[in-house]
Amino acid sequence: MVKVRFAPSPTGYLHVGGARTCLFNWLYARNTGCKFILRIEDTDLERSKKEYLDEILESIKWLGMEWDEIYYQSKRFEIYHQYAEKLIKEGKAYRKEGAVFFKYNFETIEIDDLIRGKIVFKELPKQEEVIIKSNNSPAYNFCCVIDDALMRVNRVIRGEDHISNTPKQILMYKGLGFEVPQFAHLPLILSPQGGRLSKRFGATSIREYRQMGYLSEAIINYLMLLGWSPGEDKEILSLSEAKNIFNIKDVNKTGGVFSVDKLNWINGAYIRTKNIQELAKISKSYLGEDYLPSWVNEDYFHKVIALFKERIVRMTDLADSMKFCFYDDFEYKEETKTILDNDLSDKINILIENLNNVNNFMKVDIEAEFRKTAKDIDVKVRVLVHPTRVALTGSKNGPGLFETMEILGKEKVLNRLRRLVKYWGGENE
RNA sequence: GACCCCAUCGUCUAGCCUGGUCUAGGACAUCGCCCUUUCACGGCGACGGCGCCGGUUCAAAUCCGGCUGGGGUCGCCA
Repeated sequence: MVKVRFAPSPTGYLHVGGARTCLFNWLYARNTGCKFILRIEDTDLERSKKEYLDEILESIKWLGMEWDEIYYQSKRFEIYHQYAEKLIKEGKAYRKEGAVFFKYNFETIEIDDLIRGKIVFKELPKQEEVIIKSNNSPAYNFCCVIDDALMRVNRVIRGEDHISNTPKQILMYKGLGFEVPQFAHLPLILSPQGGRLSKRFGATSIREYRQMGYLSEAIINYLMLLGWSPGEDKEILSLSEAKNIFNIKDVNKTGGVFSVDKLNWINGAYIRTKNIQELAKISKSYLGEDYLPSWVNEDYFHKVIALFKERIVRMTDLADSMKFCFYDDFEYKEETKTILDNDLSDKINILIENLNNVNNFMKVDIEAEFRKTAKDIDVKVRVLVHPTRVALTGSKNGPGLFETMEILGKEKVLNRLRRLVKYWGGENE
């Protein structure tokens, strides 16, 4: 039985690096049919916080991954102490300065990494390693080895930053009489400046990405493309598609720079493939309780979402851009100044009159009347289009004008056009 | 500094293992053009890369060595 694990420490939130390590473990497990366990490395009682733990578990689930077993190291201190005693009795460890040290002899260590092939350490900087700290809590490398052995984790898939821990751990496996697992060290995710992700760039928690309007499918899709490629020039693929073709041997050795641009593109792509019901549902969680006026019904809301589906990158873009669909009191944006400077009251008044005569206020009829009006007063359609859009939306750009008009309805359209005429008349603002 | 990892367009990558089919393919970004009432979507196109030196070979992005460059680790943190 093969087992893999993801072992986060609840001393911080789950960020993209951790999420990617979790993802590759999950993909490996679901591809090979082995067990995927979650082990919470909370031996640092001081720094471990429930708040972080909650976020980690919530984010993993939100991203669409599920685990088969979960363990907490803080509940296993007794086990680690027993093994420390055993090593002391065998003369492989000793007490010093209130702590317990594991000692080892110089030895060339060879790792046969699933991703990198052979890694050879000819020497190690130290000849001993703390396994029980003087405050009596067990140390990382020790717990890690004991747990992986006891939990029968025989494929250790983790970040490249752990390569230098590996020889020490191998020595411990041997000292403890355990079988050494196979290792796979994943490349790191780098910031655009090179080097690690920082608080300033990218070391953002998954929860924050969610709050920024990213869809879980998009984050997962982006992360799997960082260091792995499904081949056949495929870019957009789901977790379940990926799990069918994932192979740890295809993972790259090179660190990858995290690109917000590409994440944005993928996010937009997923938004475009969502159906309206789904999108409407998701969007509500970004809007806040009091965003929608009470008169808005499902049908209207869905129509509005459909209007913006093609043009948003993140879910958070929605609130601002669709505001004019729910409220009348918007202001004309600064960007519309050049359009507003051109007083077309006479022409717009004719348009108002003509539109008022449209009985069936549907896109096709509106457009026909609109074009006819332009022709009658001998102007290009765009001459009327731009100010009309400003009148209806307050912006220079937005969704198709005629569908927007249909959705807003005759009354709102006419009122807003009249408001613009008043503005030109100097009665407003 | 010591130990270790890595090296294809600005970025993510395909190709490398099993040298020739690679005048190196795709995607993001950028820039054009088209579609069009604007924006977006979509379509088309452009720009742009095998870090360097040497070796092996009839032939090297692909194999070997060195150099350079980038990264990681060196906590009684995990």
